[in-house]
Amino acid sequence: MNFNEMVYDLCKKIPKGKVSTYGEIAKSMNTKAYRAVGRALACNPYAPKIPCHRILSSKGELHGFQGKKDKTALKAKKELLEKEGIQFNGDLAVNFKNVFYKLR
DNA sequence: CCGATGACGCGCC
DNA sequence: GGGCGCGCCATCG
Repeated sequence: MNFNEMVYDLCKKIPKGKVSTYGEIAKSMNTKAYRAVGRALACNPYAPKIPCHRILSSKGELHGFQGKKDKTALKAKKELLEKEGIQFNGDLAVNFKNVFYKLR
């Protein structure tokens, strides 16, 4: 079980309509490698298999998607989340607190 | 082995 | 509130 394997596993644990943060993922793994988490997701080889789009920043904002920060990708990510019942105000999740899934 | 980088986070200005 | 810098850990060159 490598680092990214754990990250992916945690992503899969996030129920539909909920989101989480890089920090929480790191905490769940009992580590502070926030960046390593993001890196793992950026390399996400399990594209649709892993709901990496449910991972937002600590403030509930969209950051990247498919390994890039293009607003196009972010838009797709946003659409995806909205389809799951998560509303967005720009790149910020409006009901972030409500949809936030606390791991661990 | 060392240096640089990254889908981050947080404190400070 | 926006912008800047430093710190975090893991991976890559």
